[in-house]
Amino acid sequence: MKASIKDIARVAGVSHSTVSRALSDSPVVNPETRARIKRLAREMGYSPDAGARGLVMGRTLTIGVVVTTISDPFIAEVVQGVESTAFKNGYTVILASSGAEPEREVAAVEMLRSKRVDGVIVTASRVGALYKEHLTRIEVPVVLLNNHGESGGPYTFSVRVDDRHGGYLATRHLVERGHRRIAYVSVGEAGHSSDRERQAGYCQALTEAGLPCDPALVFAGNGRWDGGERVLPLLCAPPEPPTAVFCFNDMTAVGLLRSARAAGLSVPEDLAVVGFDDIPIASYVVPSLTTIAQPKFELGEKAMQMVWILIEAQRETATPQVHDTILQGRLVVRESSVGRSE
Amino acid sequence: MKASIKDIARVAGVSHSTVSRALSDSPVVNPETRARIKRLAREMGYSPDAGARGLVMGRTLTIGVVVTTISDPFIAEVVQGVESTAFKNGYTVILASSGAEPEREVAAVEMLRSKRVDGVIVTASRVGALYKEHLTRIEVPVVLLNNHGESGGPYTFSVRVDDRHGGYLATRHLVERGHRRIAYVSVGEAGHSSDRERQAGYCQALTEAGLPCDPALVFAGNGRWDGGERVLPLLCAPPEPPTAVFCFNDMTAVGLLRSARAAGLSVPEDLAVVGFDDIPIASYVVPSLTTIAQPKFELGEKAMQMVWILIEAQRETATPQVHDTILQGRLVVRESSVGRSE
DNA sequence: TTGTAAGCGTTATCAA
DNA sequence: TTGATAACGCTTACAA
Repeated sequence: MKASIKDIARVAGVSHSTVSRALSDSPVVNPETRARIKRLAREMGYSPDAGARGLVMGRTLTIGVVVTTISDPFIAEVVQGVESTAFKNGYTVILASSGAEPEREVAAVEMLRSKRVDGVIVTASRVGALYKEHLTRIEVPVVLLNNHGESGGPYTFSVRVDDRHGGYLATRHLVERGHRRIAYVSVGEAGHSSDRERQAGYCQALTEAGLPCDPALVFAGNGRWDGGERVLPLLCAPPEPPTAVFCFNDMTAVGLLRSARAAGLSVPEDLAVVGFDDIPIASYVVPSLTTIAQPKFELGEKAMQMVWILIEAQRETATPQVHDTILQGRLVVRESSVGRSE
Repeated sequence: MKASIKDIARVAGVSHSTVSRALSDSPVVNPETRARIKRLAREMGYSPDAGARGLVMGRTLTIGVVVTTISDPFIAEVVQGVESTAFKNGYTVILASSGAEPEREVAAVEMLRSKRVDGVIVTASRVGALYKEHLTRIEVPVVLLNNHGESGGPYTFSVRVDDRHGGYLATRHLVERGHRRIAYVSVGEAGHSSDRERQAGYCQALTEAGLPCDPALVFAGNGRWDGGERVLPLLCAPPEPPTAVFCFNDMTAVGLLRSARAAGLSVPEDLAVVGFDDIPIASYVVPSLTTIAQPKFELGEKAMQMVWILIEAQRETATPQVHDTILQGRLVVRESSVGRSE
């Protein structure tokens, strides 16, 4: 069976507290006995019980990560960044996916609370009101990722990408390519803050170029590829249709590319397209998609570093030296805005 | 601060064991006190300590999932299936990514052992020798996913897709489309069992059609897109080049498509292409990719159900009524083997 | 129907 | 340098 600290103590002929000290390299224990105990521990296949340790230590070295679904490639990469950084710091990641259902979100948070995680990272999703209440009740540091909700308690902060600047970069790129009529395909959901910000950046670039922010050039997608697909006919309807379009995200842009192809439009000659996110698909579609790359892994990395700092601060009941972090996206120019020949 | 069972007991004027019983719906406790205690628990924001419970119960209701990287979309979907099924059964998922580095693999398993997970699911990776030893030492049920390693201990089983049949389906499809010279692009790694099996299915379909299994038609890729890209010139070299090709996986096929396009070959007219996996990209490339779809979510689901059965069996020290499970892939016909016009 | 007491595997305090 | 002993929060005989 599983060897405990007491089993080792019995075999070694010492008390279990000596074993505990030896294994945690306490300086007071005799070097020889320490060595003997360590050898014994290895031989007996000893593995410390994290649960028992957590009970007495008041920390579990575990953090919870709440996602809508891990099968979203964007989220997956972020989680990879979290997990990898957590591992380096001796932390373990518990995964909780909510499926975007309020019920499951609450259950997930409750579960994490029971597991006594030392901190929580919440990716995406619009942290519902109900959900948020539970989130604060958990009484551990919370880091919101790409979420524009106001920071809640004293140990709640956020890490996100600069949506406004990203929108600006994407649009300025199109302006620089000579486009004058540039459309925006939104996520079509009121109060979606990333959407609002990206659109604001779009407007800023237009204004800066002396172009009007024409509401007639803003179309409603849904953030998924079918939304982009459906928007094309509307885009082409006006007597003087836009020559370029900036989409809320890559999936929307990919749908748009597909329907443009079906309609016999050539991209980028007839219509230049820029997306946002840089999901893996972006570089494989034809034409490959110009986009704003989010530093996904780094987002996860930063979020984990931040909870770590918050956890340490909380332990010492100190005011954490932390502030909301904003990372910059990067323009990745591909074929959909420039063409193969150029 | 965090309310414990004792805090509730104090307020309710009963002993902490009564509270414990009430909260776990023990039939012996007085209905009125039960109700009172439950209300109190809610008011005081009580959350049971999973660690403490695990300590006395000998089970943590937690399973560990070992992946190479969660940012692989294939793995992500599998993990989604695992997590979702786990959640339904009251289980929690601890994620451990190994990055395919032996060191980290071992550390990951050791960490899961410390957390006293009730079971482990290992996806992909060729379970190294060293790694495997640690895996058996963990003394809990292990389910190997898409891994052809022999089952280890009495509580180790596997869930996988039928690689051979998948290879057969893919190749038969090409035969039925009238192709006589059909190539295979392998993963180019000796002893890769999925590769071996898919190739065996390929041969079987050829033989069945009265065609030879010509080793000259087998080319070495590397399982990634650049491998597929590099293989094209070799493919075209012979005086009578193949008219169709079955690739070990989608990434290889996508690379092949890309270089075919660059070389001015039209797919499927000049060269029909079939992949394996059905990753998200497969339906977005141009032409879209015919492939063998692996039931990813279901693989995860089955794996979780299986560990669950094994855990129950182990608790009752019974011989588990379980056997290695093989799921069937499904041929998904798209443009790369049939063409848009047909 | 309830309370007392033991114990799960640790760490930590205090004496020796 | 080491050993008793208490404590963490919980479940579960055993007694009352």
